[in-house]
Amino acid sequence: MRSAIKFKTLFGTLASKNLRTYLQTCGSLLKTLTENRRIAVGMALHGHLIKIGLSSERFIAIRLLIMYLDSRKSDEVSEIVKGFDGFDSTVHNCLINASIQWGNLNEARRLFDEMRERNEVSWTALISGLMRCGRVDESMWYFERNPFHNVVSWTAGISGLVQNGLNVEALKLFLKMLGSGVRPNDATFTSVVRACAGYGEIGWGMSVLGLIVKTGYEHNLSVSNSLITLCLKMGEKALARRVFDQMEKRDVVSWTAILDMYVGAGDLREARRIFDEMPERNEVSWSAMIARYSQSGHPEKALKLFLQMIQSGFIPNRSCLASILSTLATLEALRVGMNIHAHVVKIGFEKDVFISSSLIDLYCKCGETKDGRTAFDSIPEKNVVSWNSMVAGYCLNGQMEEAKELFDSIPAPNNISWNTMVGGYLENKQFDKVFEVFNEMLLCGETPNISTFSSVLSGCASIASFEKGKNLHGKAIKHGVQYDVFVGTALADMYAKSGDIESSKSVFDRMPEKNEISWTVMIQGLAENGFAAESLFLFEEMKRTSTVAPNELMLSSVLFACSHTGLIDEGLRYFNSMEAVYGTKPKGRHYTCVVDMLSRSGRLVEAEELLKSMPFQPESNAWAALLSGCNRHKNEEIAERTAKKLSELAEKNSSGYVMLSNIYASAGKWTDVMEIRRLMRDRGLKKSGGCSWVEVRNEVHCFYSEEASHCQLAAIYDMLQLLRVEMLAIEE
DNA sequence: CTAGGGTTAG
Repeated sequence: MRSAIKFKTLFGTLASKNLRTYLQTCGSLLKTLTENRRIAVGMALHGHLIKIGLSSERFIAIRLLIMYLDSRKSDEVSEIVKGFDGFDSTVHNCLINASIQWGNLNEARRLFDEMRERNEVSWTALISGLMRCGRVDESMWYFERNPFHNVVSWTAGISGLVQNGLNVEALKLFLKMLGSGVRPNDATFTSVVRACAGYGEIGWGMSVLGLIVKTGYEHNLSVSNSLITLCLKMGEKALARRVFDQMEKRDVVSWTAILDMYVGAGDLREARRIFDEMPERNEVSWSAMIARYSQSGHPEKALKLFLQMIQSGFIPNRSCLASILSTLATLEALRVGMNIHAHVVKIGFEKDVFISSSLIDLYCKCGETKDGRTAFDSIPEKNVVSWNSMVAGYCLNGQMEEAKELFDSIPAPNNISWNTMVGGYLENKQFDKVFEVFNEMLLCGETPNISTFSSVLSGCASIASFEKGKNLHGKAIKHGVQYDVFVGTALADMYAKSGDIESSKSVFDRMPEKNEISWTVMIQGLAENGFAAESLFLFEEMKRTSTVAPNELMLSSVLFACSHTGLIDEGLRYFNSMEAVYGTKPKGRHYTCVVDMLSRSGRLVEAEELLKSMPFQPESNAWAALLSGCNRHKNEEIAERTAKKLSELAEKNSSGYVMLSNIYASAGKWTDVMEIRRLMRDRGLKKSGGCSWVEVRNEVHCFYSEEASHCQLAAIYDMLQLLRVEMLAIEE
């Protein structure tokens, strides 16, 4: 927006200013337009410059060349290139840079090789360009053959290594540079400090700091900025703040760095305060704040800030677009997301891996896997994140075959890829596949992490697989993650579901950090394993000692525990205070628990009253609980009404029929039982089958009550028969 | 040649 205004005033000032100033203004305007991808405006300016005969001024022509190279307008590029009187090294260098940026390495080399005179800029362009593309070895090959060993090329090598995460190599190169007698400058120190921060070794940082002070660079803006990051990486927040406070001049980078410090500590309020107070903001500062809101679970705030940013006239760059698309994915805001997508296509960013991965995520989270796949297929150079996003998208929508097929074709899966598959099978309740993929993962030599363990252990909990669970516990100990919140919770759940409440409790007690799920799992585990008093005690302890708020599931367990220990009045007290104290309206299952509790103890009238007073349809289980209470406490009158109610409900699902038939059976009313079975047959209802299983040598064998499904069923029955005969023989 | 911000799993 600003550049457009600048552009308009430019025409007016032509006459009044001298030519040199005018050209410089045009040049810097072209630069701004290129950076902000306002190519249409740039082309208009180009047309104007042709008209007034200034377009072939060298300085302008190079700016135009860079603009057209950047926007890949090849016709315009060749037009400009023709205008040059042969290729001088500057033009060559521009072309080399562009070729590298487009990933056309051969072209870059060809250009480099055909040059008559390679100056230091050409060498540095190739070295840093190759580094930017991650081709470290090739870059170093040129680095070693570079005849111009000046600060700039040394710094290009060092910073390139840092950008590729090779911090130690960067530091080694820095030492070599010092040895060769070349003096480092501010740019060198900035990169070296970043290398120290990445290396995480405090000693290096301090030595470099000493050198910086000695050479008098400690008040340089860039160096100070990188020092702030170094302090933050080493966990020295106070020191970072001191460096910031002592700076003579601060820029957006300094402010953004210190902003990120507060955000990183989880103090979004202080971060926001700093953000609001920053004397200068640019699109990066906005992006930082937006990204952090999004990552910290405040997507609405992120979106609001994004809108404010646009209104303030800032143009979102790649990072910001990637963040906001991810935010919209979280919010499942398909409409807005599609608008942004259109914008992204318009400015030619749709091939950016960060943006396209977010787009995949957006479409998949909104249930549109086909559109997600289209976004995926249109990425020319996919990275592992692109693949993972698509696989995760399929998992999310239950398309596990597609997910597995795509997963198998990932060129270099990382542990997130594996974890996505493991988690996907878990979410879709294909537990056998959870273990299958997990084993495959181990065979491939991939190291399981916290996420892996928590998923696989949840799988064990779901099928109550004690053997596998214990085995995994061992592995978790080996990896030192057994008391992590996620892993610990999954372990406690697995042990509780397998009936080993001792082990469950011992893991739980040792977890330093417990979240809502951890407490829920343990309270539930105790209640369901018959440790009602302990369950209630733990619930009270949680309220006393933690910040976790009681949830519906915990209250179900609490009521269940009360019901099973006969603490009727206690249970009623919990139940009646659910809304007022715990802020949750009782759901069907809570009513069922209370009805069951009252019925068991013979308070049948109260139970029936409660059922009648419910604001919504009770679960059929609740009627069944009452009926079974009537049976036990011999109340024919209520029993009759309840049975009637239950058979009405039974019209809709089979469980009512089954319960009713069981109750009649236990009362010996066989004609009624047969009548119900007949009704079920007539309506085509089937009892959902029971299932039990045993684990033998790490394999789970299932047995269903209705169908003969096991492949060795005949052999198993033979063996049973044999055992029975032997047992009878012993008895005799 | 340089510092701050970006995507995926749990």
